[in-house]
Amino acid sequence: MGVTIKDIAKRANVSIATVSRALSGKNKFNSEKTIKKIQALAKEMGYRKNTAAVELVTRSSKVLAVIVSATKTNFANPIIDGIHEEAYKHDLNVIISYAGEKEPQRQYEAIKTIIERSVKGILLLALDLSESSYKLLSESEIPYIFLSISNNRNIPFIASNDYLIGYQATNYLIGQGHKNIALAGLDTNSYIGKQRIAGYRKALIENKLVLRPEWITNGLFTYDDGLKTMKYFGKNPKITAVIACSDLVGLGIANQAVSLGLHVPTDLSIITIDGTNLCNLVRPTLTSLTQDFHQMGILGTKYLIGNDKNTHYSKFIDVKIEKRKSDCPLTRNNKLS
Amino acid sequence: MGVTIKDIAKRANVSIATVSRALSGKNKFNSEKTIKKIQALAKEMGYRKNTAAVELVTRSSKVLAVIVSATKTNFANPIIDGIHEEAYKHDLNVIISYAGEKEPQRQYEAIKTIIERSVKGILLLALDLSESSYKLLSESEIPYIFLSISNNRNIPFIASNDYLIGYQATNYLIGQGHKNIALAGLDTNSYIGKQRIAGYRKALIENKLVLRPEWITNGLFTYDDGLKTMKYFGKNPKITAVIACSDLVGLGIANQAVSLGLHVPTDLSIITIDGTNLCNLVRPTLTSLTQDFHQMGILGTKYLIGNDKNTHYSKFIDVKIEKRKSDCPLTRNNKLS
DNA sequence: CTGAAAGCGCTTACAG
DNA sequence: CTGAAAGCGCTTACAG
Repeated sequence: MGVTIKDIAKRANVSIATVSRALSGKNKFNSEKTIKKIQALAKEMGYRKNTAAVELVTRSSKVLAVIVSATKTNFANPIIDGIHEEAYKHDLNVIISYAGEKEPQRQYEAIKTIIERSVKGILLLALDLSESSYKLLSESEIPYIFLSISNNRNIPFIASNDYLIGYQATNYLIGQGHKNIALAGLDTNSYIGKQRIAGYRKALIENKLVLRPEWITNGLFTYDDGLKTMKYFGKNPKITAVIACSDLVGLGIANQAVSLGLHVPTDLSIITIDGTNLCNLVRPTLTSLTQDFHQMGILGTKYLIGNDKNTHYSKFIDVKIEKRKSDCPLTRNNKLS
Repeated sequence: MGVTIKDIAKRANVSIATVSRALSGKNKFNSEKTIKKIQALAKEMGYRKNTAAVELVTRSSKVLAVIVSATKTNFANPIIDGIHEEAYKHDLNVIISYAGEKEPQRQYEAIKTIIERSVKGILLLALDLSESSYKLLSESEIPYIFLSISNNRNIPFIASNDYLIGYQATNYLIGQGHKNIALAGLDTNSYIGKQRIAGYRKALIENKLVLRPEWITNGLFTYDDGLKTMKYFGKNPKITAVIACSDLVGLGIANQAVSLGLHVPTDLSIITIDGTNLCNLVRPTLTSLTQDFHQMGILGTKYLIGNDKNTHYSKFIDVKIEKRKSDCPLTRNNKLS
């Protein structure tokens, strides 16, 4: 086996307590000379701390757990980047587990495994937890927070306000003169979906426009949902603008629209929700209602670090509209207006 | 604190040894009745295993560590997916640490932290290790493997053969009739870069074409490198085809080419190296020399699981050309031919 | 089939 | 400033 503090203690002619102190920086009790000697010895002997032992005795660890829905979201990355960035500042490690959003069993296992370690906190990304998984989580006494998905159940989260997202995106297009506005690719049964629809409806009503259920297309925020949506709308869509509920949905719509012979934006304006880097990479670039995913990661991590376990903290993060090239004001040129 | 096996033992009127056995499935020694009783009790009392204690006593753990270069590669995801997929099958957890490729200090720390846990193995993604970091790693006695970057130093890896990549991509374009072929956006000082250049050169020479150093553009495989490359080639490029050393480079080149008024592929053919999903999403879709990143993750994980610590195993994974819409045979239409 | 006991490597009051 | 000792929660020969 490896070198232990016992080995070092023997060589240094001190007790293991002294070695432990010297090596973990609790130096107010040790003489500088001893410390130097021990540290040199540790290095020379190739000592490596046994984290398991430390965790066992201190009953805490320096790791943060992230549970991601296996459903590929292309915004998980900026969130995880934010988490890593903040975790690194505080000398914390990050464990990442995948849990299928639609696999309650795997979800449960993922949480269970995490809980069996004394992690400092748990970040749940884009995850819609089953009742039993949530119970397990909340009974663990480990602080946790949901990222990117809000709720109305007094469960801590950091997310965008999806009601506002629906509302602002719709208003933006209305402001461009559009009246026939679709809402595409969202999971209409999810909390997010319902909130966005509510905001969409509100904006329509305020502007005396009618919500047409057939202009809301159900989906799971995927590229294929975008393609399907546009195939369904067809080459002579009554709609002149669409709110895509993810960048991928927006891209699918744009690509399919072009395939159908439509021009984006003059025939069809698109605004996508999310605003990941993909929007800048494709042509035309996609106007987006941008969420600050990186910030979600940072704030979520900060919350867990400073968490006192009893404060149920939830926060909406501001979104902003980034104008790019996939939308334009409604003109005579639009197919139907 | 939480419930321990001691608490369960007391309630069940058995020894902690029995509880330990019953709970960890070493049941060949226990009576079924006792086992059932203990398991029921554990559940009822909300028992959760203390992983730190288990790791300490068994001197092993169920975690696999992944160290990723912080430099954003868009192929890290399929690799990590592959790792998770395989790890899940074997009931293993995955820790992910970021380490800057150009930050030796952070790299070193990342490895050190990982080594202080008794992880089952270490996967290094797209990482070019400094000498001291590598020393630390190799002295740890923990099995490790490099993914996506090969070497000629007897260090285990799973990667594509970059020499062949350069060779095949060049030959493919030559087969399309191109003679003025650029190689763009690669780190010419890296092992990967050198290998690709060597393959490129070889293909050119075999076809009696001259390698022009000014047609190789240096970079770090980024989108901006693609933009820059194309700005440098200008609107009347002598070259008629380019090998982009990543999908992002290829996309940058394509977008910039279009901005310059060139048509892709008739004015400029592009083949990109990597073949991530991005190639399917953009217009025109990008013909690619596709690497099987997912497979790298799976094979790397398998290797670590079955590893006997002494076998230095390295493997090249097959690549394939996926024809899409960003290239075409050289014709009179090409600006210069 | 089950229990007593040793021990994994470390930290931390406590005593000096 | 330093050491002896207890203990973190578990596993596993060993003995019965």
